[in-house]
Amino acid sequence: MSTHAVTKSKPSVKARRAKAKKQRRTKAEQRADSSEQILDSAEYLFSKRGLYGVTMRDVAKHVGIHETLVKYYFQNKENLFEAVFARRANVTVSRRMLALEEYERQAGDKPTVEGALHAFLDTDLDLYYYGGEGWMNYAAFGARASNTPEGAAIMDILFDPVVLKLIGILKRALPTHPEENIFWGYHFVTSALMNTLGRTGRIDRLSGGLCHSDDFPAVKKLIARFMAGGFKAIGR
Amino acid sequence: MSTHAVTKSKPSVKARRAKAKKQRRTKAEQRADSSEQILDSAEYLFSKRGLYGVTMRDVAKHVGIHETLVKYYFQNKENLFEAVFARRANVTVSRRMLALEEYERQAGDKPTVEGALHAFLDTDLDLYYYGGEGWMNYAAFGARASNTPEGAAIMDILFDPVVLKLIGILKRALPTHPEENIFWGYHFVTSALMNTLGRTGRIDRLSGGLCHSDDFPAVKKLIARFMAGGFKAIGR
DNA sequence: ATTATCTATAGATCTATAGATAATGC
DNA sequence: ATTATCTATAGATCTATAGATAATGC
Repeated sequence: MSTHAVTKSKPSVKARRAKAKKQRRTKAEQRADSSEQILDSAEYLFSKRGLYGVTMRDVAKHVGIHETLVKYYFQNKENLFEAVFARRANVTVSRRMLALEEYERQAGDKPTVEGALHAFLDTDLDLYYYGGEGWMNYAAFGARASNTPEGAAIMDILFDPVVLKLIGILKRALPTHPEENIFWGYHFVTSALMNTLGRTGRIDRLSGGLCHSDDFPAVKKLIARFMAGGFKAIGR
Repeated sequence: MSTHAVTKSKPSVKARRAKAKKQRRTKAEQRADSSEQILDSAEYLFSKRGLYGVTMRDVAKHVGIHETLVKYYFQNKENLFEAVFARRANVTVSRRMLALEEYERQAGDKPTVEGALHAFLDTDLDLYYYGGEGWMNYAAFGARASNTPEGAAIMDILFDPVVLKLIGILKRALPTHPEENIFWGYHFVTSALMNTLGRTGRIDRLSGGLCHSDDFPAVKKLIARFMAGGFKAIGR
């Protein structure tokens, strides 16, 4: 801006960018690519600092693109937040839905709480744990959002189908349980799942290093069994 | 500022303030009072929008004092946040500590998981539910903070003593359980408690109005029993 | 011709600081 | 004399918008 020397250095930046990114991509590809990169960075940043702790500018910087592009693609921050939430929601919902349906078929008219919970919980824990860094970020993102008013409202829309499917099976597995108890039981289950996905490190410090926040396999070994035991204990 | 008419109206504001607030208070009283009011408003606002969703100015406006006073009393936002956390922490910790000690005495050498959990959980739920609006706000404040890195780190410092006390009793009640399982069990317990304290309204909508987020008595009737059933199920 | 990306800039908001005013404290 | 409260203001940061530039698309 100040000297023409600076101005002259610009082409090289653009050349780099062209070499690194373009290589004969269609506009549709470019758009998809930029959009995904923005979502990846937003997911990561929101997982660390929540909706209000991240600015559009933060996201742009993290991606390495110009500030105004984030707005160009997502209009405003709430929109971006919802887009992050929605992007992976279908995958987890349909995976769990399939697992529950598969379990129903296999269990016939004798579904158990533990069986249903294994299908519901293990499937999800595996997805996050073995799905790569992005999925791990999404887990923390969702967990952090889950106990905020804004986040919970979005979860209603995105996750209710699979949750109601689970609850349907639980009701058949526990026909004499009061209905409220089943809902409260689910409330305890999802609390444990969400707090696990959050990986705050608190359990690591509390246990003196015996347990690790990011050891989802360890949680997977216990959570369905634990929760099934819980449901068993609240029959009236 | 612009006309002297505006300037002249000032005394009446001050007169109102003087009438409403002062009435012969010492400076120490004034300081304590302002400080408490700021903490009350910050607690409420942080519970709704988290650390990053609230500005010092928001807090000042909510209290109805001048913007700079919040900084005058608490220096910066992180400090204010920690002060909110700390203000009520001792009350809940010492109440639960007493309840656990009382339970230990009464149970002698045969403590049960459910007994310990009743002491730990019911005591706290009662405090929030019957302690008035401020305590209910604190509950939501702590819940929201609990699955963030910043919040979890503060909870380590404030709540570890009573948590470790509980875990000590659980270990004695479950001498053959692997130690990790007890820590993971506690992780599930605190998840359920925190998510309950958050009162996001999700369970209300999910259950079609059958359950209510702010119905802590309903949770109290189930949570200790549920969790005790869970511990029982993860003996190996 | 359309659209992905960038430049420049205005306005709003937030934090931080220096210093004034008006109480309480001895 | 000390301190609670307020005034005024500077600088940083964030959002929002208009419009330029440089690609891809027919």
